[in-house]
Amino acid sequence: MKVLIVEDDPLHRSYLHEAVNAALPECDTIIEAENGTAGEKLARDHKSAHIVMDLQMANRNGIEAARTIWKERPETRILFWSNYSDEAYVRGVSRIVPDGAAYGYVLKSASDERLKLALRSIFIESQCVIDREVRGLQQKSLGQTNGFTDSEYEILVDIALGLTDRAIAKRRGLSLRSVQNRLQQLYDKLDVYQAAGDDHEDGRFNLRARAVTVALLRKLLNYSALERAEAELQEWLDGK
Amino acid sequence: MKVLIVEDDPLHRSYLHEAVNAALPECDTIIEAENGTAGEKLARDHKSAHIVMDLQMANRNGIEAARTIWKERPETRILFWSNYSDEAYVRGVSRIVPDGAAYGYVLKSASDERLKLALRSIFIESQCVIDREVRGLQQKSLGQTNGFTDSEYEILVDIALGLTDRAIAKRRGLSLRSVQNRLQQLYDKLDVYQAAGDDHEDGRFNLRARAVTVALLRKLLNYSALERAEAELQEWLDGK
DNA sequence: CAACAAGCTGCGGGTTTACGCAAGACGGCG
DNA sequence: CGCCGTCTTGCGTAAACCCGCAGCTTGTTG
Repeated sequence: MKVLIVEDDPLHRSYLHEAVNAALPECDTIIEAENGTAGEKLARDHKSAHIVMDLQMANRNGIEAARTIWKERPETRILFWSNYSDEAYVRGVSRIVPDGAAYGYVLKSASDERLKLALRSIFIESQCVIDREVRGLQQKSLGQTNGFTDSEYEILVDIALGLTDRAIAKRRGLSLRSVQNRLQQLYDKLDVYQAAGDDHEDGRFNLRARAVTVALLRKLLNYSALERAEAELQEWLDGK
Repeated sequence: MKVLIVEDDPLHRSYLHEAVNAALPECDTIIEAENGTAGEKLARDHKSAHIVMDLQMANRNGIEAARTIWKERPETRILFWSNYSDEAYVRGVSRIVPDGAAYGYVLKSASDERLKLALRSIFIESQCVIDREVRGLQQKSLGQTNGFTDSEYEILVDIALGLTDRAIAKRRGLSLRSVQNRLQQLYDKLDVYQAAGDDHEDGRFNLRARAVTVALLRKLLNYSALERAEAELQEWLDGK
């Protein structure tokens, strides 16, 4: 059995190395990559079916890498080992995991024990292991209670990218007014109206810009999500 | 000699512990904190004059912590040890370092040697040690070439927070038109006009929102900077 | 099938943005 | 002192944005 580790931080990488050795005696080879690009290449070359990787990496982040790896080989088992449980990451991962694939999401703050257990569950038992905290977010994000619809999330991304209403309408195949409807819905859910009725005109916000910041502060968006969205946008722009 | 380590990642913390031990035989006590708040408290209680800390921490980030520590005791020597050299961080640090204070900024990607050298230089020789890469940014940011003026940066933050032109004018004591002037200047420097003249009205951007994203993508802003700015904003709002 | 909720769309209008134009204000500098 | 560049401000306009109102299309449910 072969395990591929994709992680940028050398200390974390060697920690993972040890953890894999300790948890999986049946593992005879460990290979390592220090960024997403290298990870993809190694995964392809070694046809590796067992990967543990970080989400936040400078060169090419874990979500991107996982997406292409899974595209080529959906049965690959991937354990994401991340510092954060931002809704943006959770949503990003959920979006790309193939049907029935075994994967895991464990926070770096978890104990050694937990990590090792997750390694065995996923790689040996083909069972999904999602950190409790992450699962909470997932539920919230899928169920509609206090969570965001896909269409709301979509429009959030669009304004975050800086598109005009018209551009969004064109991109998503909607009318101008519908786009604006969704925006209102979004503003509502993000509760961006704060401090509006204060006096008369004192501290009014620019809703559009405010929404983006609030989303960032709430970790609904993060750098990596923006980066991905920007890439998709450029693609769309090129394809006219 | 006593050294305080403030760092949230346990692996990095113990690595630092070892590095300090190896580099500074004259150090007899090492204390550790795992977030900014605890770091501030320990610094105060122990009157520690030698600190090495991370910038990105969940609870209270390094810049906040450093600011209050330096406020109480400007002669404290602080070595920032960070994963990133985002312009937002560099600018944030530059903004708070007291006149003539000895401090350092070393990236986590630096070699053991470099870290140890920096520890000695700062704590023993009271000499500033700034990572080459970081220094580059500093220069660019201070010199005006391709860099951003303080007033440009200021307005960038204001629109990122989602303030209206009017609100910004009130906050900064300017006329509406001046605010808009600065915005134009900002849009110019960020080069937000891309894809405007394309066909006729195809892919136009909402400049205000686009500017924020471009700034984020270029690391001119980051989560921590937004967080700080938001706190300042709330303060201002409360003080009517 | 009727009834109802949810989403899309057009119309209309009040506000905010983006920005050209031009008249001061201030600070160097020869 | 007069010239010049930078910064500020007011006026005015076209576009974009926010949003209430109301007519339509769907899918759901009793």
